[in-house]
Amino acid sequence: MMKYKLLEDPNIEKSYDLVDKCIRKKAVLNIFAYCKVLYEGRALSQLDWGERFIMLKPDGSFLVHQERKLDPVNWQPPKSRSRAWIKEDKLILESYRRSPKEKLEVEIEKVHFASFAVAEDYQELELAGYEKDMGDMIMKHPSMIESGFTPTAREYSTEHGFIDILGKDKEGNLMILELKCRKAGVNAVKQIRRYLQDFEERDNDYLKEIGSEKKKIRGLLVAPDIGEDAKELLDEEGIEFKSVEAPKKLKSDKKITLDIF
Amino acid sequence: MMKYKLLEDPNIEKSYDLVDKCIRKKAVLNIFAYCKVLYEGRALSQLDWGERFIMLKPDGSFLVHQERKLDPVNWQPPKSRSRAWIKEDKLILESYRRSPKEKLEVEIEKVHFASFAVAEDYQELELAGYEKDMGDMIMKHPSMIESGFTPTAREYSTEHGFIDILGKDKEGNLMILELKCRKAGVNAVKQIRRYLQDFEERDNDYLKEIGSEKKKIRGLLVAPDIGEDAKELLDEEGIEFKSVEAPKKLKSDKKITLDIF
DNA sequence: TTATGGATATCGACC
DNA sequence: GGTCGATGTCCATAA
Repeated sequence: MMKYKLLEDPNIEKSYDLVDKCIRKKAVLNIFAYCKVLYEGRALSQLDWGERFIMLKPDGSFLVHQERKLDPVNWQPPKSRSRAWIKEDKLILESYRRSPKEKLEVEIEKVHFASFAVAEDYQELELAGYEKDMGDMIMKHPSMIESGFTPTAREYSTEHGFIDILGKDKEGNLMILELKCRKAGVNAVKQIRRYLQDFEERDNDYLKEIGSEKKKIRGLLVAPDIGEDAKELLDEEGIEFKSVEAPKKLKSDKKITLDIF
Repeated sequence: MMKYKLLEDPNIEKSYDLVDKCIRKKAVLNIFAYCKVLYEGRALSQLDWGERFIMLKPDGSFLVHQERKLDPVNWQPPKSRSRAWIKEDKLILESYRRSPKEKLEVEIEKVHFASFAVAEDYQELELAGYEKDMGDMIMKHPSMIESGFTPTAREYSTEHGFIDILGKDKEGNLMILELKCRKAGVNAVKQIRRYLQDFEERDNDYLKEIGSEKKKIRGLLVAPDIGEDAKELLDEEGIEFKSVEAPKKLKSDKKITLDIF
């Protein structure tokens, strides 16, 4: 089976043939073209004539990139349905999505180059260093928080959201931990403050559940760093802070030798 | 000046020359290659050998796309600094960011095809149908909320955030409006509940300011639709709901003829 | 299918 | 440079 095919300066008909083949053969289409883009769905948008990079993936993902920005200027998510046709000597690409109802239409006047490609790729990204990893690490090694700390619940539901980790210190005081995998802002502190209110005002069920005598309730923000404003509010509210980095370790043993900054 | 250049099945040195030229000339680089990707920064990731699509933009944006998904599997945002070199017969692409400190490294063993392109594009996206448009519309035509409604402030600051629109109904009762440009969830209702608490408990300054006699305070959620759970909570809390679509109209007079679904 | 919350979120506005 | 909020957020996960 053909892995790829390149077209340079193709006419509209040749371009259409390639696009059609990409859609039928589940290949990735890449086009550099002079085009105009319309979108209607959750919002409405228009991008007037100009040269852009278009990518259409076999899962239905559709991207239109301009020369700047990381994000595509227009797009459709996976599972969108693509069609193509020629209308008045222009190549039309359409991507349609059922729910929510959305449509993207690209009108192409000139294709500078286009490619058909089938990628052999059996790998998935391995990623480490986010909030879940941090929670895993703390549940596994609670003493890193402080000597005698014992987690009792994870993702504990309250009226104002989920508490990342609940636990007791060595004195038996209830501890409410809020985790942030990067620098914590003032919102993280407010979050803890709400949880504290929940427990202090009305939430005594859990205290009984864990046999707590309700000696004290400690709020603890766990993050690699904390912002200036957040620090102030934290001190005001008597909430504590513990500096912890999210663990940046991949599951596999493969060595990463990139840390020579 | 050259608009574009295409290479098919280039060797590593030819590939390097093209990449280098793209970086120097501020062109867009597109590559289809067999590669491996490492990332270290806010998190840590590794993507083992496979065929992917790489795009490098003149603003420093760096994207690595697999065959599936809308989002790139690895990336760097604009203003990242790119470099390239050959090492042990492999082409290395590196993208470095200062703050936060982040590095992306792509090791390329085989380039199937690559392109250099300079896009002529003087257009910006026109977009309509989001929250700001909705606010504009309501401030301009307050009666669409209800007969006699008078907005008195926009983006009114409270301890728990900004109230989208404050106003009075024809009886002089204070109204708190929360706008959502799409289906409102339970969080939108909770948001209003917090604002209501702010006013009922301690925020009398504004009431004096607008000369309100504090007859009643009405919370009103304005959105095109509302979720099941949100509806329940809303009824419980005595908050009201008004169905309003965000205005989908572009500023320019250009006609959009896409609405023939 | 819908609801919920995290993300290497990105991006723009404001300070 | 930060801080904050919106996004056509996307995305995985759970219900």
